[in-house]
Formats: sequence, structure tokens, C-alpha cells
Amino acid sequence: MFERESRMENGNQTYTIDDVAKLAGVSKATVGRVIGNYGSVSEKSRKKVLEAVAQLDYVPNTIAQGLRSHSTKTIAVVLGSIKNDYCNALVYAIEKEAMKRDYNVLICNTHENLDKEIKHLQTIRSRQVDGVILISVYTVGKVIPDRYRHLYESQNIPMIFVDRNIIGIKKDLIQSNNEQASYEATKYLISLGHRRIGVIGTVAYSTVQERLKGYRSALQEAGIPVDSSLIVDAEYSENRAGQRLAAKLLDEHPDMTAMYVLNNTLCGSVLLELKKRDMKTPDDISLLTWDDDEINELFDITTVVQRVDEIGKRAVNRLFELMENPQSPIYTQQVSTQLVIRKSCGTPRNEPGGG
Amino acid sequence: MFERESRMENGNQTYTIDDVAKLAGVSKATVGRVIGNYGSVSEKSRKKVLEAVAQLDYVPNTIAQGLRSHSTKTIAVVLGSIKNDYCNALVYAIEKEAMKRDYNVLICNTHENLDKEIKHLQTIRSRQVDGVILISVYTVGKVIPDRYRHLYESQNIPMIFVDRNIIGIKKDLIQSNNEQASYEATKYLISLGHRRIGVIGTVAYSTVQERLKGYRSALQEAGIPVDSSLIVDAEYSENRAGQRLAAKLLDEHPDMTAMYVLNNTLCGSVLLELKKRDMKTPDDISLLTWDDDEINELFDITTVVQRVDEIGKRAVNRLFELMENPQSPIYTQQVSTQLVIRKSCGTPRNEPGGG
DNA sequence: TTGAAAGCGCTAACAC
DNA sequence: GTGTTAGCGCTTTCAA
Repeated sequence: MFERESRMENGNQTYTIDDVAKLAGVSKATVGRVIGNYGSVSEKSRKKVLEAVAQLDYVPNTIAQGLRSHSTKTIAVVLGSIKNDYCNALVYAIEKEAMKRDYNVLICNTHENLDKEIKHLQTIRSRQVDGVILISVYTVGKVIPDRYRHLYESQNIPMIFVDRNIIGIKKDLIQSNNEQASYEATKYLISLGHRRIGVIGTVAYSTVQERLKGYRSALQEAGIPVDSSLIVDAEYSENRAGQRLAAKLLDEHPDMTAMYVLNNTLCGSVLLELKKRDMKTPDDISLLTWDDDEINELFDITTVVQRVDEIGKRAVNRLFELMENPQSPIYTQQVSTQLVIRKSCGTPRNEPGGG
Repeated sequence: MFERESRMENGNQTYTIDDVAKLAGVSKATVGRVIGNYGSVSEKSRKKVLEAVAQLDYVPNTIAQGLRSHSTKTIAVVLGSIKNDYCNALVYAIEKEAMKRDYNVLICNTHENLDKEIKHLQTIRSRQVDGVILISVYTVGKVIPDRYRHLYESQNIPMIFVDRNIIGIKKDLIQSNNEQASYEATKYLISLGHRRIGVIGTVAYSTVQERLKGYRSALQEAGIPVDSSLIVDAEYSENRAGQRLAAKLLDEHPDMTAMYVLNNTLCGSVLLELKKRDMKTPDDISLLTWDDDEINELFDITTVVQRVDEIGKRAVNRLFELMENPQSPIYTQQVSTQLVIRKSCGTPRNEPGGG
């Protein structure tokens, strides 16, 4: 009794549902009904409870709620790195949408490292997170070891993939219409007269493969042979891979008239290489990239803009659907992109009028 | 009994400490000792427990641990927006450091909105987070209402400020040596011959005020009068404030020879305005900014570079110190910066040789 | 070195 | 409409 009173007087202490019940003169079940907004409570009781809550500045303990109700009001976002512009904008959108529903977001960077992804997924499980949004490290061709499969296939925690798919794991996937958008971007370059279009991207990811598919079909449709030496693969981890690969393409393919960059992370360093060689777009070379950025506007770079905000929003909404109905059938959502035409693409050099 | 067995067979179920205890043939207290690594356990028991843990792929339930032990292995980062480059890099560093200690990071964007900050701090409290890193919205001059003071002064949850201070709340603060660095950056501009230096920044934040202080003292030291109309204030929320304010300065102060930008968020849009006017650095105007970025390298902009990684690391380490010893005396850490000189600052135009 | 038992703060049955 | 009670899965006394 003494301790209870001393707690009441201590502004730094947090009160429990018992304190509220005692002050309101009702049982803690009734308090629970009021704050949880379920069951039925008389107006009189409700009022007393709300007054007590206000007086004590009572906030229910989410941890205890979670243990009992199996809902922690938390979603986890697992992705390569929040430093990546796409991921960054995605997390921002997710957090914003989650907040609307009073959910919090746990951020897990995998640094594009398999072990870290596994570790995060384990942690998430032990934290009883309500849902997971995953941009997996798993690249096309890599197989998840059996002993970790349960982390990806657990029916307990709803999980959806964003951007990248994992072949062999059936989950909801939300991504841009990569193939179609890439097809159209390539077609745009072709329409300007380009036939030798270099491509830089991290080939192993499903996303990039889809974009490559669109690139190839546009070329084929135009009767242009696909030269695989024009497609260069950037290892994710390499710092300034874009610079090295742009240099490689420029050195080995003097006939190349356009560069098509499939990851935004790479574009900045491609520009560094162009700067080094004092090459300007579109006069010396045409440049088209994915994902918008302030840089793109400053350099007038034509860009395939992804609606990351929309993707994040849909991811959260879909996750909530799955929380309510885990049996909801799996499907893939493709979000449209926009080709923002600026000034970095022109007609091929040395071919005034198509000579 | 039947249910217990069926759980054992279901790969998707998560096991509890009871399952492990049963399988290992010991009490759950002993299991707790092994996985928590405290007390003393015989080698024999330890081995049995570890085998059972491995066999069941048991992971302790963090929620239950948290409820009982009052440690949730979570720290919360509350800041304006993860989209901001500085915050972004900070969160990245924090998460990396936290992971080393098996702590997870809850991300809370305030969108520079007071109500959202309050709400997040309340949520954090109810979540029994172990520590908080805060870049507060509270600007100089604004007073925290009494009813919310406890959120900032609670002795229950260790909290430290990063970057921005809240006057009147005594907490650890980790920030760059803003005043000194700004003094030196300004001195550098003065040494090139500039006397009319325009400043763009979000004045209300303590960080920016410190930088302004350094700016002023450098001018005073050089005997240059401080013209407050050269200092323009960017509201945080305004989109492309940098562009509007750069335009204002350029229009109203034709004698201005250099611009000094105190927030990185503003620099991109300042460049847009320069581009619009077809002005080049350093020929038409000199430009110096805070916080490095790919853009700065591409545009050869001289920059005060903050060691965000170091700030994040220190923040986490200090937070852990405070968790262990909440009585540890409060202090401020200033992290050094580096003035990276590129090509955006030159001698004032129209003054060849100082005419 | 170990186990039994209490209880963290809450929700959900089940009575009344 | 309301209260009592039994746990959620774990840690932590306290005995043995």
C-alpha cells in the first residue's frame, strides 16, 4: 500500500493498469475495455476510467500487451541499407503509413550480407514482430539452405517482398513494372537513333534481370543484335562501381552512343567518370538512369522514376491485410513508373541527320 | 501433453523455454541460466541445454524477456526525417553500432513536427525502450510545456541529444564543433577576399545558431561589419527553400560575392537557382556548404564535412554507458569536422588582384 | 548447482 | 455491464 502510494506521487514512475483501476474505482478488466476499445462499458465507468488515465498520464505497456495478445504493434523492414536512396524513400513511406495505424518500425540493414539477413530474421521472430517487409539479399540462382527456409516461409509472421523476388519462395511481391518500363526506356533511346547502348547494373538481382529483359526485347523488336559485352555487372559492394564500369564501357566500346544505368546508386559515380573525361551529355554521350534524385535534376538526366512512396504505402497496406487474413491469396503488385525526359539523351554523336 | 507433442512436431511453431527444459531434462531456471549466461551451471547441464536449444532451434522470446527484465534490447532514434542526408547517415551508423550489441533500432520520424515528437516519445516510453537518441524539433526560444517535460526528463529511460540541444533540458549532447568549424570556414572565405558573404540556414535550430556565431566572430575579427540582411532564414518545412532564398539574396545583394549554406538540405536547391541564372562557381559566385554529398563532389563544392559516422558511434556508446550507470555525469561531446576545399570558392569577381 | 514459485503488466475467458 | 481469474514466456528470488 505504501509503495503504491509512493509510486502515485513519483512523476517519473510509470503507472500500471492497476493504478488506473484503483483510482477509477473499477476493475482492471474495465480499464482494459476502455483503453482497448472493445466489449461494452457504461458511460459512467468509461468516464471515470478516462479521467484516471488522464490524471495519471497512463500509457499501456506495449510489451505486456504484446506478450499477452501476440501483437507488438511493430513491423520490421529488412533491407540492404537505408543509405540507398530507394530504400531510404521506402522506409520513409513505410514509417509514415505505419504511424497512421500506431505501428512502429524496426529498421534492419543487411548490408547486402546473407548472414546479417538471417540474423535479422531470427531476431524479428523472437521479437514477435507483427509483419515483415523484406528486400532480400538473395539473388537469382542462390538457394536458401533448408535450415533457414522456415525464416522465409513461416506462417506465423506475415511477410512480403518489395522490389526483389526470391525465386522458390511464394510471397506477395510489390515492385515497379520493371520489364515494361525498361522496355520503354530502351525504346526511347532507340527512337533517338541509338543502336549501341551500354548497360550498367547489378545483374544478380531479380529486379535488374527484369529490367534487362525489357532492354533486350526492345532491341530485338528493333532488329538490333544484343551484344552482351555491352552489359556490365556491378557487384553491389564495390565502392564507385559505376565509375569503373563506365570507364570499361567507354574504353572497350568507342562505338557506344548511350549508357543506360539500372541502379541509381551507380549513376553518381558514372557521372564522376564522365566528368573526369570531360564528356558532356547529351553531346558526347547519352545517359539514362533509374530512380530520381536531386542530382538527376541538376544534371538534367532523363530518368525512370519509381513511385517509391506508393510502393511503401501498398506494402504496409498489404501487410495489414495479411495480418487480418493470413490465408489471403498471394499475388504480385506492379506499380507504374514514369519516364521523365530531361536533356541527357540526344541523337547519337557523329551522326548529324543519321549519317 | 498432446498439445505439447504436436507443437514439437510443427516446424512453424516457436518453442518456449519449457520445451527446452523438458527436452533437456532440467528446469527452466537452468535453461535460463545457460541462455542468459549467468549464475552457475554444471557442464553436464549446460551441454544438455545447448543440445536441446540447437535441436529445437529455440530463440528466447524477447518480448517476455523484456517484460520480466525491463530490458527490451531496443533503442529508439527520434529525428526529423530519415530522408535528410545527415539523419540518414546517422541512423545508419547507429544501427550498425547497435547491431554489434544485439540491439535493434526503432526509427521515429517527427517530420519536424512537435506533436509527432511528443507522440513518439510517449510510444517509446510505453515500449520500454532501453534508450533514446533524439534530434529534437524544439528550437531555440520554444519552451516545452510542463505536461510534456517528463518525456524529456524521465530518469527511467536514458536519452541523449544529437546535433541539436534543447535549452533548459540537461542531457548529454553529441554534435560537431559547429562554432569553431563555421568560424574557420568563414575565415577561409574572408582570406580569399570576400566581405559580403550571404548565409542561408534554418536559423531556429541551436546547431545553426552556433554556426552563425562562428560566422559572426570571423567577420568581426576581420573588421567586417555583420549585415543581418545577408543572413536569410529557411523554414524547415519549405520545399526548395534554398532556391527561393538564394534568389532573394542574389536579387537584393548584387554586391554579394559568396554564399555560405548552413544546411545540406538547402544546397541542392541553391544550385538549382544558380543553374537557372546560368551562374557558375567560383567565377560568378563562391559557394561553401555544410555536409558532404555526392553532389558536392560532382560540382566541386567546398564543404564542411561532418563525421556523422563518428557521431552515431559515440551516441550509441554513450547511451550504453548511461544504461549501465544512469548517474554518470552529463556532458557535451564535440566531434571535429573537416573543411574539404574543392573549387567552388575563389577570389571575388570584378576584383582581379583586389581592385 | 539446481528447482519451485512468484510475478512483470496485460488480455481474454468466464462467471455473475 | 462488470469483476475474477488464469495465463502469455520469461527472469529472479529463495530454498534446498
